Amino acid sequence: MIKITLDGSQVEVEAGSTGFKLFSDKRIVALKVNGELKDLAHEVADSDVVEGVSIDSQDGLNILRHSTAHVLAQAVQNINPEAKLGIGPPIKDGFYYDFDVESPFTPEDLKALEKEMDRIIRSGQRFLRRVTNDQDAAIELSNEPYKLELIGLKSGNADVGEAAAEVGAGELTIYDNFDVQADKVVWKDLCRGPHLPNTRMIGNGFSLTRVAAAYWRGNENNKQLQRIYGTAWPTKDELKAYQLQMEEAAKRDHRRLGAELDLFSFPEEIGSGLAVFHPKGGVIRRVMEDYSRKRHDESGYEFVYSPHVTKANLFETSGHLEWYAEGMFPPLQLDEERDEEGNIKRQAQDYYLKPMNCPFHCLIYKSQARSYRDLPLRLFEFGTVYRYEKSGVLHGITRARGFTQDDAHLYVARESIRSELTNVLNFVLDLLRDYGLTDFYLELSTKEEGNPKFVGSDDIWIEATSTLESVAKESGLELVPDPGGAAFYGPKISVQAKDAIGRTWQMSTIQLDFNLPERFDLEYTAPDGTKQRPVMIHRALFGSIERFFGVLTEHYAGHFPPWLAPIQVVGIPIADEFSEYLHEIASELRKAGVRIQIDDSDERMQKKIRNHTLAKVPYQLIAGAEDKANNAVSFRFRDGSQINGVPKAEAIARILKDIAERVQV
RNA sequence: GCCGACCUGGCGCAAUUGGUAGCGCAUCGCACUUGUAAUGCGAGGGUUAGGGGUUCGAGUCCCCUGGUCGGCUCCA
Repeated sequence: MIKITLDGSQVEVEAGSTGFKLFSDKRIVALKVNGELKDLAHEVADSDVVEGVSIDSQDGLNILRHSTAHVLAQAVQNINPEAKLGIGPPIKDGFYYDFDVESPFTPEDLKALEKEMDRIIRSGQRFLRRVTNDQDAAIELSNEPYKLELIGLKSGNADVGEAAAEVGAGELTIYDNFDVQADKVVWKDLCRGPHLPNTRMIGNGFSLTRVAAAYWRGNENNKQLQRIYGTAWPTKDELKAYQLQMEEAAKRDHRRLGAELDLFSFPEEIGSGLAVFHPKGGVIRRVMEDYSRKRHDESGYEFVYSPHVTKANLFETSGHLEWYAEGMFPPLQLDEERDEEGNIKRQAQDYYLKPMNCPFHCLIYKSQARSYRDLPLRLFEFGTVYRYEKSGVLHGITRARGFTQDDAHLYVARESIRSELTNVLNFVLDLLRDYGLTDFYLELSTKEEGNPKFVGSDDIWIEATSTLESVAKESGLELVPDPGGAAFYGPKISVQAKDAIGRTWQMSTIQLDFNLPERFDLEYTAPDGTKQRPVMIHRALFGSIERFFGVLTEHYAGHFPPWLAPIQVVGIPIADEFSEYLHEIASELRKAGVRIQIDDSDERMQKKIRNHTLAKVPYQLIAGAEDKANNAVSFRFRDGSQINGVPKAEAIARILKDIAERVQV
């Protein structure tokens, strides 16, 4: 007998006991032994600390999904024995597996594969772990060039990234799929494990979702393999719930809502990634901007403007042409003159569309001699920038080629970095809350040690990083480290916000910059008369207005709160004769700045209610004989609820209050 | 940029093996004047993203260009 700790209590078990013996609960699919995941078939040893891993825990789900990926790979090779295996890890909500195949998979292939997977699952194959070594594995897997490469990498101690699922730390192992009825191993894969004990446990809660190409080992220069994505859940019901959730997310897609609610479009004539805002989208955007301006004004920012094009020289100074030329629109060549022989009389000038606003702000800083009394100097601009994003990355309004940043650059003395950062972070969080986002965490991106590309002295990096860190901690929010994620010119904090359905979006960034002040030779005169170099803080709250617009659209699913809604109130008369009564109320509301329309069309009242509900107008004011007689109106809300017979003055007061307080209704 | 799929009136869709473009909503007109999610009737609107090719004949097949979508890579 040996003593182990089993789910927290001391027990004595027979030597050589496996998970099968320790747990009778069918939902336990693996073990955690001394913190390491093991198969149920693992034999525990004396003094081990053992926990059961349930299929519905995060570890359990990963095991389920990874095992499903194996079944997929087996199905692919059953149908096409020529397919070579890439990697097949679990991911959020599912898994994928990469294959090198002659021709890409089609949706019909997926159906056939699901069928074959189902057959494999029902056949109840056992996953059996087998320890091997580099030499034996290389012989066994001689037909699998990608697996061989991974074995090579592992023995070379290289970082294998997502391939850790196949060849993670520890001994090299192969999992055999053993078909009990056929009494033989029918498939095998290089894999770290652990796995479900039996394919049957996958059940019918899985689905193949899409095919895509993916570069081998995530490198653009490598061959593209064909990737199949799938999702897997412990039960069919959970799979269905997931699929429903995906549909809900699709309904909130800002590209779809942008068209449905007539907010913006991307006319093909203009070009990829370049949007026009329609009147309704324009209202939302203007209100967003106006409110942001007001808050910036109150917080000590000064408003500046800069042109959309500039001579190349400026971006040479800033270094952008050196580092990011590929991401910029190609230059406009101007002013070249030639004589009759075609000789250049006057050299052309290159002008670029600006991809960033900071160099302009630096020039504003430099426009006069600065004193410590001028600092912190906070320059704010809604600056429209143009970036030549690769065609494949464009995504509605959240990733476009032309967009407007709510950009500010703060020029601060080194000794006031802390207080300025504290201000900025509080300002950012406050403002985001006003727009209705409330659930945040922070990410701290720091320097990668030993990488020579980072500019600035070590001591300023250390000081700035620790300042950022302590400011972030003071906020009380969760702080996630992002080592090596800093830009070459300075560390940053980014604010991640969760939306209404739990997705996280990177929102604001607060970025320290030791580089541009140097390049632009920015100075100020300190109290002691010496010339000092300011530090620059780049910060954008929305990132870009368009992107934030898109995020809010998805967050609210198009149900913008009254203060942002393009049409805040619509009046619906029961019959034509009550139209005038509603117009009186409308003119009062309009005077108070409310965006109200009376629907005088000759549609049926029911139809109008339907139309304006679909248009997601926050308040419908309905009036008929009864209401008019009582000098009242009836409210109807987007969710179908209603309050009848509300006195006119009360109705007006309520609408104004909701708007002023920026509440959701 | 790469791989794949896709592009039919403003929007959502249909059109058998290639055989001469249809429906709903929206729009416009007329009638109806209504108490909480679609009133009825009528009309107009498409050289099928653009260009080229194959064919007696192309929305359907092939090529090029543009755009969209899903991924990969990227996001100063």
